[in-house]
Amino acid sequence: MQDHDNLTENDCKMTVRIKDVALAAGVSVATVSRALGDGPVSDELRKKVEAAVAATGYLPNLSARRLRSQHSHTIGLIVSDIRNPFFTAVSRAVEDAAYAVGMRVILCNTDENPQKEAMYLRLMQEERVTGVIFAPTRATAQKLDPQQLGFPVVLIDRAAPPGHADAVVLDNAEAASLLVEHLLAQGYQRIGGLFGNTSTTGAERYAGVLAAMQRHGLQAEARFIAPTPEAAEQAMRAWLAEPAVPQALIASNGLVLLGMLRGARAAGIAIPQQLALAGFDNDNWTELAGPGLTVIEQPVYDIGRTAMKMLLERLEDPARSARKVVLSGRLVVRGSTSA
Amino acid sequence: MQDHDNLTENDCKMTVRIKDVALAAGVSVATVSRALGDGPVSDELRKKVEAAVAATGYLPNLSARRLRSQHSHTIGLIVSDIRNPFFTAVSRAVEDAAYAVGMRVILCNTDENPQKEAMYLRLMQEERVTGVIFAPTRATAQKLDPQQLGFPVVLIDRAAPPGHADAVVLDNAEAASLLVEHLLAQGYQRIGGLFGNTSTTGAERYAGVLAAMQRHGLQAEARFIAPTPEAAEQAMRAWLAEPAVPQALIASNGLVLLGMLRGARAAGIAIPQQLALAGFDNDNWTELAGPGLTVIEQPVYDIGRTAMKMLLERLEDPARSARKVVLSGRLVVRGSTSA
DNA sequence: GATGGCATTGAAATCGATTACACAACACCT
DNA sequence: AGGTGTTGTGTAATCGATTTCAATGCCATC
Repeated sequence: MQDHDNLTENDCKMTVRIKDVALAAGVSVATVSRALGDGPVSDELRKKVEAAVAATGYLPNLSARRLRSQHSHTIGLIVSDIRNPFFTAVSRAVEDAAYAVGMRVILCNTDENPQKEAMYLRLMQEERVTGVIFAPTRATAQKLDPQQLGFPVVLIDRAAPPGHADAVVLDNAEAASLLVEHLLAQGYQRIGGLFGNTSTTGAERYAGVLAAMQRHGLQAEARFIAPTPEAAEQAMRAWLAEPAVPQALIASNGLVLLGMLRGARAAGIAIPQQLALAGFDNDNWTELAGPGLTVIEQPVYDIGRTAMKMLLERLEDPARSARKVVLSGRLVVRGSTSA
Repeated sequence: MQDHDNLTENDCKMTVRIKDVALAAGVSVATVSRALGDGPVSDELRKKVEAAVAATGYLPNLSARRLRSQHSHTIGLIVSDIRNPFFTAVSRAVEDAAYAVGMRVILCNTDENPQKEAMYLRLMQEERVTGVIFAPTRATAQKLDPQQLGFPVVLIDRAAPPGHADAVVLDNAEAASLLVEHLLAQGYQRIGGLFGNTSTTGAERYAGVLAAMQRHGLQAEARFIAPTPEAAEQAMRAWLAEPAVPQALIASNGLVLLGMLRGARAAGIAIPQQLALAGFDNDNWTELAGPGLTVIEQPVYDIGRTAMKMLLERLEDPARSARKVVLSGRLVVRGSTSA
């Protein structure tokens, strides 16, 4: 209840409120609010307000602004693990695009854990976020209902059942086909791979491999694992210890590829002499490891930027039907697949 | 939830406010608030409130909560670029620790740009964040005054003038010394390196190299560049085209090391036969590139976790004097430095 | 000179929560 | 029996902004 007449110095200790700016400028709080926003204010008063803001060192309280205006100017980015270089790159693109339109980004790591996914989705609701960009596990993608959540969702990397939500994905079948055709052209016939078992992505890439092989009357041997370097390395070691190993192996993403290469090294297998190796994600290291690894390069930055663009478009027109943007991967041929 | 009647009735379109919960439970809003928090509420009413929360599908509005309680439960993490694997790993640790104590993280990329740093620091003030973990450029570290900002700051990777702010850093001189001693033990005498020119880290690592060399009566040749793979590759190519190239080169961080390796490859230089190469940051790929790269491994996850811990301690005791936690790097010897 | 826009402005309501304060009910002391 | 806490509860104030609504002054028009 006590008045604070100490306008002596700027930020002694009290935080400056809009009321203080109004007092200093000799106008009403409404006018200050309008001058700071885009309301109709005369040039004269606008100048006064700007001077008062500078003099008092006023910084708006975003919580108050959000509460009253009902605009959080915040989006959520929910991925499995930011340390996956794919998501790292995507996140950078999303944040660039978000900050460019005055939005903040809340980043969440789910570790492919449906419980964490549910928890973070609820958090997003409590934050009253403007929208969410989300790479869900298969389990969550299935039961996801954007209508129920209260904010638009754009899926990345992994898609939901058609028509349910906007999505930006790679043409996984096409990309897998590119890889397989390349391997076949190099003379490899017996082809297999390790695929992630938590997302739809692993399944789609396997399906692409299978389809391409079948077009040539061949079969593919696939194994499904947790999409981590550790699981991939272990599976690779086990596989390489068996009698009949394929001539060429495919990794369903960058982390799996990393683990597979480690496993091959540990087993003393020479690449490509004893085994050809290829995979997804043109991470920095794939160019430099061994003879260079043949990979499918995803337009990572583009995926993030496009996801953000779709989110903004969805906000403009909430009613339009769900869209799926399918981007193409690029085959980068390196030494790991030269017979 | 198989109760269709309730579903259609309840969360049709209106957002549920605490007032609605109070109405549904037949208690006052204060009691609802206390039941959700840790206030004194009888078991009977607490049960009623919980039932009403479940029935109405109430989700608290965090903006309102933050405004009133004056606790944002949010911390800022300001780094140069999340795509730098060092910061990626740190960010994951920070977020794990933050969410574990019920705090959210706002991530900002500054691209080593002092203007962006200033902009994001102001944003943090407007968000009324609880605290900030910050990897500043040298320019900003110099003029940083945590008192003025209004929230505690913990610096990572790079330190400010002593006593100004809490910090978690690597013992750069010790680590650089480890590298140099190792190279000398391998018989290399003419040693040089590429160091980042924006942070104090590059300078400290150079100083460490210089000091170690001087202890053996030797000199070191250093060049300072923008800490990006592109700049490093270009500088490397230029250097390798000159007549007298050192026998061993050191990179001041993982990105620079990546660029240097690319430059060496482009110039057709064999490692370690024609040139030894070593650096900082035990990124995934360093183990797999060429003969394996000798590096200083930083305790990346530990750095992030410690930074968060220091921030929480500082919040408990704002008055205590600034602390600097110095962690040690570990030398990982690989093929790139075997003479 | 009265009337009707139009552009500004301020007072007050409002966003949705937490919390200070008052008060009732009840056990525990002298 | 009469203070004295202690607990649990409701009412109302409050956080700091935006936004509604009414009022003002000014100018052109009739």
